[in-house]
Amino acid sequence: MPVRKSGKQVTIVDVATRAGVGVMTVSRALREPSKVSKELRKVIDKAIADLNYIPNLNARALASTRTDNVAVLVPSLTQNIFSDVIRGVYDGVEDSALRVEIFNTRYSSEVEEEQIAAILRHQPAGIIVSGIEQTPACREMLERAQCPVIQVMDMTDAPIQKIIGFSHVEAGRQMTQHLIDAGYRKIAFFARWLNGRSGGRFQGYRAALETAGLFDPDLVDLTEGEPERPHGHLQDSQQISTAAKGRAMMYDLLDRRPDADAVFCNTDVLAIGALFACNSRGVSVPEKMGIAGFNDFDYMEAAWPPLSSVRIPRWQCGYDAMLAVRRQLAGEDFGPAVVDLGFDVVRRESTTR
Amino acid sequence: MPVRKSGKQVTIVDVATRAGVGVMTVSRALREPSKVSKELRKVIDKAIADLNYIPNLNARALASTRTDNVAVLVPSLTQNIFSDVIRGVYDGVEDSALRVEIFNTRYSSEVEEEQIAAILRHQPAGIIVSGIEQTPACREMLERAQCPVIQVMDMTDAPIQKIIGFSHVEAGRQMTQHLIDAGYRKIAFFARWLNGRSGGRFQGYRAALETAGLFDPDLVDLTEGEPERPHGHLQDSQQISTAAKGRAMMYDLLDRRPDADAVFCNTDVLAIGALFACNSRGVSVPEKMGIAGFNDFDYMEAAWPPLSSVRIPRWQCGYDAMLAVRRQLAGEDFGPAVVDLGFDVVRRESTTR
DNA sequence: ACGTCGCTTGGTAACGTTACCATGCATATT
DNA sequence: AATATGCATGGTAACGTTACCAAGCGACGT
Repeated sequence: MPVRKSGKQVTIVDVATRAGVGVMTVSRALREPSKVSKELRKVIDKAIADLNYIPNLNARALASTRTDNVAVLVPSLTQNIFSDVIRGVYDGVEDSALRVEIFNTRYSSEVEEEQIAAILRHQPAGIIVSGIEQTPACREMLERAQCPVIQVMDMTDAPIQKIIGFSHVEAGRQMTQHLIDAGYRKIAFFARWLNGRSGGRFQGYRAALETAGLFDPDLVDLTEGEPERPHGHLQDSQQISTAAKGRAMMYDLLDRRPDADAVFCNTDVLAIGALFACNSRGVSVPEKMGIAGFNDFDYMEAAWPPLSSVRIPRWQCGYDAMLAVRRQLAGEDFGPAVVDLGFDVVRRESTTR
Repeated sequence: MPVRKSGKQVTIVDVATRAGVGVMTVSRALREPSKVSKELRKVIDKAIADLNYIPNLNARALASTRTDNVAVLVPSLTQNIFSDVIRGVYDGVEDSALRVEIFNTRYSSEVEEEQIAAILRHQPAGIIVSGIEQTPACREMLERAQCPVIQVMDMTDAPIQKIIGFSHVEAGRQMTQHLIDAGYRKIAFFARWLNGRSGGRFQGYRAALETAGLFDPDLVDLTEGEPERPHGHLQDSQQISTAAKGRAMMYDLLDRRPDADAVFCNTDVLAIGALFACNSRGVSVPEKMGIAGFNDFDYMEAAWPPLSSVRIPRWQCGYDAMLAVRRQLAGEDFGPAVVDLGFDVVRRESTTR
């Protein structure tokens, strides 16, 4: 089993020697084949194949003072929200020479700071970062960055360079308004914990209810403010929203406040858990209990009854962010600094009575 | 908005000049602070802060002919299976200087090939790759790689260097045997499509039923052999298993084969969809229809009734793989080439009658 | 016949860091 | 007293590539 450094690497010089050409010609044949004559290209390709030459991208990056890596920072990979953003990013990078690098900050500012520092040391072609909650140090690093920086999945007037997203406050407000319009009056709120984005949804929920004179803090279940982070191990799927948690929250609500008639869950998976709790207790949805989620994953429509949710432009955020990176790298205008993609309140049976 | 190359970069030479020391001392202060005297360290740190120096990792990688990047290739990010593997990898990398790079092959061999080639050009510290289905070209590249290569989440006698996983065939067999033991006789199989791993589960299912003399090909619903890949866009969450698909498959089964009494779903999310279908048709689970899934995500236990599934060591695969990489890099023995972590058949109400 | 243009090709100096070896100096060993 | 040892420090040559400029050469216009 080879471990390291088994002799010299095959370099571009070896290829050039074997092909009987200069190194620059090989270099060009690799990157701009159109600038090399057909015959030489053939000879060079053969030499490359014979020697099993692998270009060293570290050397290339050093010599050309840039790389083809676009870094994408997301707070979680176990929540499909950001998986879809990433999918958009990958779809957006196709037919370009760029490469995508995913970084998982795990909802930790310290980790995010370290990662951004490490990314910058690699001279990335672009950076796509989730949300607007960067620490001052992160923000400073990103402002100083010599490459396109796109924020996604949130909204602000003052992006670092450009933001593509939507307003969580407004999304929370509109879904809550839908519940009010549907005739619900004692509307609870379930969340595992609040960060900038989920906190925005809560703000919107609260604002809508206060306007209607219906806000009741006792109906808000945030479990604990911030998730515990047991020694060493950071945020993981056991600590964030789970169906089991949603079920437990609904059991608790049914016990504590039998008068509650609806719940706005901060996440779809909590809503699914709440639905199962109602199923097992024989509480009819939507008659006795309205249930709404957030994200509109595919299982919301498939559930019985189908669950209302807020559809957000996850894929589009990733896709548009990557296109913006590409446009700026190409020297084209990359459009307005603030792009609000909006969202859809999807009304289904679970909130229709 | 800065675009590129705004003047010279701050280099280690600038720092050395400013601190009044040699470049090597700065280099050492950065990587092995213990080998530099306290006083100089202080002066150097100040110079670094003053100049806002950012070490160029591309240059470092070139000079030292290695990097600290461990590449992790997974076929999907929208399926939590691999998210958990990745979480294990991240937990395993803590307290080391290594960095994790995630690559999404999207179930495409061509993409995987390109990515492996690109990864090797960067001289990674290690590679963790999902499954054993690499193309011959991939396999050759990985065998030639000058770094630890760990395969995870499957099983074979002939790993590239080392494999950490479990047997999908055996898992499929045991869950099917559990259904037989529970008294079910007409056991259907739902899958969206079959790859090496899901195909293994199907093999196990078939073997168990054939042994019991119960196999009925008409009860197997594989939708279509391979998912379509519409122009340009690769595999995405809309094409793989979804709850809506599981629901549709169950509706179809109930219509076509009213005598079917159980289903083994290749994925938990299909099982959830099947459950919703039964809910909406008033088919009682587990009495009229047993339902089992695969993966044992948290919502299986939270469902009503709780759904049986196969718990697989997702996190452990990632964690152990990263530890194996670290051990080999440290020059320690990295244990047996084949590590079978096993799995658990989790029996819940949905298959208990 | 002579310059000029466009195209292909190649020599060489960066790029910013680390590996390797050398030096100087204080302390320990004989 | 002479020599060996250990530690902190620094000079310089790689590392493998690309940027920059120069040169060769046929074709074309005057």
